[in-house]
Amino acid sequence: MIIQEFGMEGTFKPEERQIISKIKDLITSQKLKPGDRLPSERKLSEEFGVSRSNVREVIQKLEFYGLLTTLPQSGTFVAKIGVPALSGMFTDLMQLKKPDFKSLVETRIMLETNIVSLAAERRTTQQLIQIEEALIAYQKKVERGESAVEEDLMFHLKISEASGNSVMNTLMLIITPEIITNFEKYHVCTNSMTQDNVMEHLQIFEAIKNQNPVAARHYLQHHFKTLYEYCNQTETINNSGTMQL
Amino acid sequence: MIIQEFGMEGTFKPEERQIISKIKDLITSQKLKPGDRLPSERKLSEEFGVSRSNVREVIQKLEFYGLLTTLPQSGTFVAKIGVPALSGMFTDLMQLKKPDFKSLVETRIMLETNIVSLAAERRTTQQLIQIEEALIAYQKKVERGESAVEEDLMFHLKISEASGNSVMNTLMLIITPEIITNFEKYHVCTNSMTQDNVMEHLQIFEAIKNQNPVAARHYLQHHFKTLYEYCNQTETINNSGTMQL
DNA sequence: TACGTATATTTGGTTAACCAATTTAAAGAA
DNA sequence: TTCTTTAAATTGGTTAACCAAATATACGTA
Repeated sequence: MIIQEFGMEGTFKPEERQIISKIKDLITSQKLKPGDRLPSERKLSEEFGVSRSNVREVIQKLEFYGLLTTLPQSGTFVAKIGVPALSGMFTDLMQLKKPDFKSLVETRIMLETNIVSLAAERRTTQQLIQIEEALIAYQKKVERGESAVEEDLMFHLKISEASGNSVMNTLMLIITPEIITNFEKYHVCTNSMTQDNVMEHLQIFEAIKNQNPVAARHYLQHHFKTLYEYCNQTETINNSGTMQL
Repeated sequence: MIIQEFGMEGTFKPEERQIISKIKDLITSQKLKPGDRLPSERKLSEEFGVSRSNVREVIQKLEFYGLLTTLPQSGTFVAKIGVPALSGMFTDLMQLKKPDFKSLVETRIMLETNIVSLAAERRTTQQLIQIEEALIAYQKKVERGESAVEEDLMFHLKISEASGNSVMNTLMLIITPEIITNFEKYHVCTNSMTQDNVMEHLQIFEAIKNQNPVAARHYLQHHFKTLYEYCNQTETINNSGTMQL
């Protein structure tokens, strides 16, 4: 039985890294300039000594990172970005590794701190209703003494939608599953059932309702304070400073 | 000649949305529970009336968002997340749209504000050297009067690496190409050649060198102030509040 | 020569057959 | 029955052939 790993599968397998590296070489050696069309998938697979499906897979992933774009029946093109930046981004991409718990939590707090502030300013009436519905569903679960990790999360995701910032919303979606997985691994989810937690959610909701971004930001940071301290404790090697909340 | 579109290709084509929707239906109808194995790619392609390669493509993308995981020669599995959260995330994913310029800039400022603060606290000596090298390369280009958008960007990416937060670094990589593309589209890049800009970079560097996170944060926000005001002007419909810097 | 048209080639996308690892089921031994 | 062994079926991954659209080339006409 092999253990399943979920979340943020933006990292690359060794053979993929090899292909990426060779594409990068084509660019750094000036054989391929920004905006140019790559050699065909067939030629690349032959030249690199890998299957065409592997090449297609890598191209698809590099498309996600905005470094390539493919036009059907026409070709795949290099982004119109200068060579130094392209080269740097290729290098950084190949170095991507599975995220550590502390980085995840830090990023979530940063994201949500800003999201909740924006949501307080911009939320529509309908979005406020959706947030309230999520809050009520959460409250009911906790009152029954049942696990409410999901409902807890949905409350936060509804706020994210109300932030009016599509990019932050996307980034939240990217890191959320990984967060949940780590929560379960480290058994962080226990406190999501407490009455304290319900009260904190209520405070955040009220701030958003009253369109008070400063209060919203404040209550959210209080909400995450315990979590952040916990994740700093569990870090085996905590040689670095803590984030400014 | 078809116009190429680069950056943040996390959105889905209509036929992909359809497949995602049907997978979501399997989950919401309880035919597929968290942790379960999906029907085989062949069965899904037959059942959905689409090609197997389309199914594989969608599975790969859902893997990136952490909702599925596939084990070779074994099967693809649903993330062990509760049904409400799964359902919500599937819905949110299908609604993803190309990001607007204002959201991109807001997110970049938020990300870099925190990144620069963390970098000031955590940067190693070697990372500081890399940042300085990027800064010098940028200065020289500007002195020669040449375009230095790339070098400008590399300076920021090196700081991102020094933040010690792998997730924020990844998110920076995801949004950077889209930012560049939009910069060129809206001709924002002109001010990256000014002496003022060089001075601002220098101030940020000094703060990181002196391990002063508060100063680093302050100088970066000043650095981005002009940009943020510009992007608020260009928004055709600016019915929403501005972000708190 | 210059330009429009027709033809041939190349492209990414699709399909179907095949592969090796895995899983499941059956069979056998205790 | 219970556990081990073995064989059949299923799985995602790979390969190769094929498709239609886009491109490049050659040709013909002005």
